[in-house]
Amino acid sequence: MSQDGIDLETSVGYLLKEASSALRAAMEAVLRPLGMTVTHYSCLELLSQRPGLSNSELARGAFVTRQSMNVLLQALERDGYVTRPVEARVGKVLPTQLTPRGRHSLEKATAAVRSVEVRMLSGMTREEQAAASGMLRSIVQSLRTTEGSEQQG
Amino acid sequence: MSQDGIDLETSVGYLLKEASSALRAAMEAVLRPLGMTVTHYSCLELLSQRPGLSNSELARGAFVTRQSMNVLLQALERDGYVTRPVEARVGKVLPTQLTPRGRHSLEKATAAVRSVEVRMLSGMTREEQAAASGMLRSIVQSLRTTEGSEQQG
DNA sequence: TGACTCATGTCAGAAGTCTGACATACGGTT
DNA sequence: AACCGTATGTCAGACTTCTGACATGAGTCA
Repeated sequence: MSQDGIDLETSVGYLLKEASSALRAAMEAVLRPLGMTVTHYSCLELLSQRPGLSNSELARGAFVTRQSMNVLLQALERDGYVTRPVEARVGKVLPTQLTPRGRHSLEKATAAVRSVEVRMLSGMTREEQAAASGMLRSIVQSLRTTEGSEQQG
Repeated sequence: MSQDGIDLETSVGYLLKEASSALRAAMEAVLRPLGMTVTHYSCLELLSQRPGLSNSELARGAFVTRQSMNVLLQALERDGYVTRPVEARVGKVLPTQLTPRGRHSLEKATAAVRSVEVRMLSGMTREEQAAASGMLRSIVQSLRTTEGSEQQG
């Protein structure tokens, strides 16, 4: 019991959560004046870079369930930010597109979010940023391996 | 429009969210069989390492609002995992303590979470882990600076 | 062709978290 | 002492996200 708990001050997991929480809070702060949430923005940004993504693909990209993304997409469609075909051309997949209004709304949000990212990286050199990316990728990779397979049986 | 959006594949912010999401999912997977959520566990772990924390302090430590933590604490108190004095000795602060039952429940959870953290760090050397900690701390520091002060006016 | 598996879109209900608001208590200032 | 800004605990309502469930369609295999 010398090391009974996970030392929160040193734990990479805790620091990861702290950093992610700080980033989310900062994004919320700059997106709120634009009437946009983080998931809302993530969805639009994904559609901007990869037009035609389906509901499920957007959900995976924004790290929410497809049910949650569905709720959001219906609201975005209702408000005219995105469009989806009424019927699927193949299977059940409904490719989503950004409307001009959605694109316009995204512009300001992207600028705001970029300012946050710039601030976040302000104290790091290019090399450190590259190292950070590699490290985060490594973490994702490690966690994906045998993900829950021991528990899910 | 050559760099109109934030390239999600390269963005440190996106990778940070992805890593944090993967960590959370992995933690949820191992905590679910124990009937425990991540916030639930965080609260207990915080109390184990720093007995007597108040509701607001626990909220900050678990990265939720004090209202959310209050809801959780009431449930934990009702179920006998923690105790709080009925009246504050000084101010309104109610120092929270882990009960034996809470401590016992935490033991299994800590082991489960530690296995996740071990898996997360499996591909990294000690030096890389230290570098990761430093980098995450740097990010938190940068984001805290002038946090929302431009927007909150 | 038929059965099976997998992925998708969607609905409904439950759970967690958030914002807004209020009363209370401390600390420093006047 | 009186005031003011800050922090805390708490209640209430709303929002977001989740889990559970169902039907549909593609792909595989016998």
